[in-house]
Amino acid sequence: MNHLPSKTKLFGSLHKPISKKRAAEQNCLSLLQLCNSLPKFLQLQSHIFKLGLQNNPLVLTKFTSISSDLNAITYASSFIFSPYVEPHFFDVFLFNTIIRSYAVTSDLKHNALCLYGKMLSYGIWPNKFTYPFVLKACAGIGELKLGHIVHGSVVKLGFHDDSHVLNTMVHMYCSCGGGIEYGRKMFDEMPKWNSVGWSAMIGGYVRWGLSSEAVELFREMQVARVAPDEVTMVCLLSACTDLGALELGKWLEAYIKRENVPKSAVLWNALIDMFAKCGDVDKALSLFRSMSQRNIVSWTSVIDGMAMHGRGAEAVSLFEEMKKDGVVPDDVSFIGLLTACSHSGLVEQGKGYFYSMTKEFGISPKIEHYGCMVDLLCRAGLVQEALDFVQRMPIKPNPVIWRTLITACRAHGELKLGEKITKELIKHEPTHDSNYVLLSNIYAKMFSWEKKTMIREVMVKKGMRKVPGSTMIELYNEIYEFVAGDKSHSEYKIIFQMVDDIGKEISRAGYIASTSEVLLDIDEEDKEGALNRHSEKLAIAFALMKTPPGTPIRIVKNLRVCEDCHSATKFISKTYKREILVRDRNRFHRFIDGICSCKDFW
DNA sequence: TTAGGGTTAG
Repeated sequence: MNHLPSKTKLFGSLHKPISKKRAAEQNCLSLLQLCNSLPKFLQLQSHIFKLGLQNNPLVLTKFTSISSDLNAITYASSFIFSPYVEPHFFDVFLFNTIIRSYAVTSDLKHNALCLYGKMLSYGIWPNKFTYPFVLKACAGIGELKLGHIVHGSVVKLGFHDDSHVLNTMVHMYCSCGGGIEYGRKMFDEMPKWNSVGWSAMIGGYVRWGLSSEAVELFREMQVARVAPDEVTMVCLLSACTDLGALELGKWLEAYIKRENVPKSAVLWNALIDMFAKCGDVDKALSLFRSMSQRNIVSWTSVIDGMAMHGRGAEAVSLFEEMKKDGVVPDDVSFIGLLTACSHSGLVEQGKGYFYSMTKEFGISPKIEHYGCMVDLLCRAGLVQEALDFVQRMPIKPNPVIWRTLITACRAHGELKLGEKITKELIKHEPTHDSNYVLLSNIYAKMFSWEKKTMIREVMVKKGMRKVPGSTMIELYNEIYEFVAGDKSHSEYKIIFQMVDDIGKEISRAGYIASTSEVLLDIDEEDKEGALNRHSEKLAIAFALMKTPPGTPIRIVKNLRVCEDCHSATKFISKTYKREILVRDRNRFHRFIDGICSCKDFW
């Protein structure tokens, strides 16, 4: 029978002089504590050998755990699995540590799973600490099959009643394509210990654009009387951002204040982004100004907000201020900055910044940055220069870039060129519906109705459909969604009547329908009818019906706003004396008294 | 000595 050592013995051991080996180990551990890059690791490696500690599990574990340097992690694990280290020194803690390093490092998630496999092959059993890391790695990879396999192991080893494991499992399923249903099933069946599981599920909905479901689940969370925390708030703010639900966002802000939810940088950033993308960019700016610890995400969010609102000059000056503040721009912040230049027609400045990326900051432009440049040139009408730029690009242009060019060709009358590029694109990407829509729109502009019909037939034959345009509007704490020609609303007849009345009213003020945007080859009057059922017109009509005169109207469109709706909204803002704020897929349009903030440049 | 959910772009 084992006996615990007596108190005297314990005290005795405390007073024993520390052994030489132990002292060397302690020394090595404290040196490792200061180690945060590969060169330092390499220095220490020889030290480890000199002291004969290359097989010491404590030292090995520390060796892998303290650096976030990608090279160091790779190096450390290759050292551990080299012939210098005897495998019988490996233990579960060591594996957990390496798996953790890989699981939290983007691009190395697969290595985490390889290590998990290796661990099993060494006959070392995972413990309850292993699975959150492994599941995190699965979430990062996003393959549902893999998730199911790991889920099986969790059950087999009996860790399926552990709160950390189950919460991460919900997160894992919600991160895998096609896994959200499994995530919800798991969430419904497990005990709800605290806000973590709720946040994982709410966050999962937001990740897949199911923001209404996220808000709905939050209401259930309130009924279940589980207090949301900072992370829940961040997820919900993200949902508001997606839905353009400013009122709900304001409610969350008030809740955060009232309940003293700790305001971390992440939460502040989510608030800034929400206000900017829900239309109140000035509020976003004032929040940003009152922040004490701004990071690159805060700056990027506010710069991007300015860009979306067409306030390019302010975005540029914020970028300069950021640099002065000592915050080094990253590739994401350059996307915001270049978008700002593009949407405000700052061509020369945009070019300068693009070249400064490599020269000043050593950032190699990615395909998105090249995309911004093509957009910048195209919006300014410099179609030929854009084409030259694309042909000289050091990386292969992607279809997004070609589509930007095609849209520009159509907008600036280069129809033949547009047709040529689109045909080429369709050869390479024959299943992408928007290529056919672009070609069809070019034919509409050319009045080539026969060719247009042909394209439509090809689309029908291939089973393609144009992504339906939809518009959301938040009124009196409810979110309404309209799609083109929507008859699902209980008051659709009155709404349609209202749209027709508006059409007559604005026609008297000089509005002429721009019918070339209509996809279908139908006669002029019907084309006007089809345009009149566009989702944004339905939403605006609904808002005019439901809100008192003078109330500003805010709507969110899922696609780029069409030329005709843009023109009609200008007339509506003047005729009905309403400020109308439209967020489309790319930016904001603020219509006041017949003028849009985008200066017809979008 | 080891654990869970979160912010910018695309």
